Amino acid sequence: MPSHEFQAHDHSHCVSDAMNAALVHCEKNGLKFTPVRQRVFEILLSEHKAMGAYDILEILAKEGMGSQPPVVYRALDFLGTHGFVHKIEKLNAFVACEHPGSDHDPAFMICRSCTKVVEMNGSPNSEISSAAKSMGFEVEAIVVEAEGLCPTCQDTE
Amino acid sequence: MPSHEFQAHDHSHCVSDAMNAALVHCEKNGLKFTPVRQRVFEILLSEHKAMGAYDILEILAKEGMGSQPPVVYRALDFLGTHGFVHKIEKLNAFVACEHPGSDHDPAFMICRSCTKVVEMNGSPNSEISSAAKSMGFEVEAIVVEAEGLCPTCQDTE
DNA sequence: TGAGGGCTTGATATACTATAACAGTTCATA
DNA sequence: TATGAACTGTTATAGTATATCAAGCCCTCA
Repeated sequence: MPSHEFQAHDHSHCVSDAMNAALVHCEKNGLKFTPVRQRVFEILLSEHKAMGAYDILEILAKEGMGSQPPVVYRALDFLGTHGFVHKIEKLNAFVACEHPGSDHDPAFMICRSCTKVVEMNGSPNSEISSAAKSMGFEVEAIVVEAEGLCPTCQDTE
Repeated sequence: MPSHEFQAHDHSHCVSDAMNAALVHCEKNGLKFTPVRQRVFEILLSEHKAMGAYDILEILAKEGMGSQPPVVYRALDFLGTHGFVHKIEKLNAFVACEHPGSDHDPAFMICRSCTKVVEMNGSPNSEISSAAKSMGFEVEAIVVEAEGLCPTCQDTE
C-alpha cells in the first residue's frame, strides 16, 4: 500500500514540516529567510501543483508584499538556489520541494489533467549521467519531467 | 573509438541526410513540406545547437520568408509534431532531430559552454516510465535534459 | 558609536517567448 | 468550377523573465 503525494493526505503536515526544515536549514547556514521568501515558499507548499511566477505575485500583491515581477523572481531564485523549490521547465512554473535542504536533481511527474506535480522517488539520474559519460559528456544538472495522468485522473477519464 | 556529434564530422552529410529523410517521410505520409518549413528545418540542421524561435525568425526575415512570430512558430509546430525538431525546454529553444521520422522521446545533453546540443543514445525513458508506474502514474511524454560540459569544452576549461 | 560594506527590497523599464484571431491565398478534388 | 481544407500574412496581445538604479537594513569593525 504505497502512500505518496498523489493520494489524499494530511496536507497541513507537509506545509509545516517543510517550512520547519527550511527554517532549520537557513538557521544553520546563516541564510536570510526573509518574510517575502517565507511567504513565497508557503504559497507554493500550500498547493501540490506548479504555479507561475505571476500567479504567486498576484497573491503577494493582494497581501501588500510587493507587486513587481522582480520581487517574486528574486524570492524564487533564492528558494531555488537553496533547494527549497524547483522549476518545472515544461510549464515555466515552480513547485515547493518535498525535502528541502537536501541538494538533489529531482525528477517530476506532471498530471496534464489536474496539473498536480509530484517528485519521483529514486530518480534515474545516475543512469543518465553514466550514459552521458560514455559519450564523453560531463553532467552537472539534469531535468527530468514526465507528463501524463496521475492515478486519480486515470480513473475519471 | 566512439564517433558522435560532439566531435568534428562531415557536417554537410548530417544536413543532407536528415533533409532527405524528412522529404521521404513527408512524401510517404502526404505531409506538405513547404518552403518555410524546409528552410526552418535546414537552418536548425546547419547548427548543432539550439536556436530560439526569434533567432530563426531573424534569418527568415532577411531572406524575405516572413517576418512575424507566427510564421516561425507554425513551422516549428509542424516540425515538432512530425518529429523533425525537438524543443529544449530548459533553453526555450529548438534543435533539429537527428533521426527524423522516428517517433521517440529524446534525451539531450546541453553544453553550457558552447551551447551545442546532442541527442543521447539509449535514453533511459523506460526506467523513468516504470518508476512512475510504480507510483500509479501513467507517463505519456518525457523530457530529459542534461546540462554540463561537452568533451571539447572540458579540455579548454 | 558611527562609517562602511554587503545584502535585500522597491520601482521602472524593457527584453524575450508565445499565441489568438482574422483575412487572404493556394491547391486538391468533388 | 465551386468548395473546403490547409497554409500564409498580419495585427495585436498575452505571458515569462531580467537589467538597472535607488533606497533601506543590518552587521561589524575600527
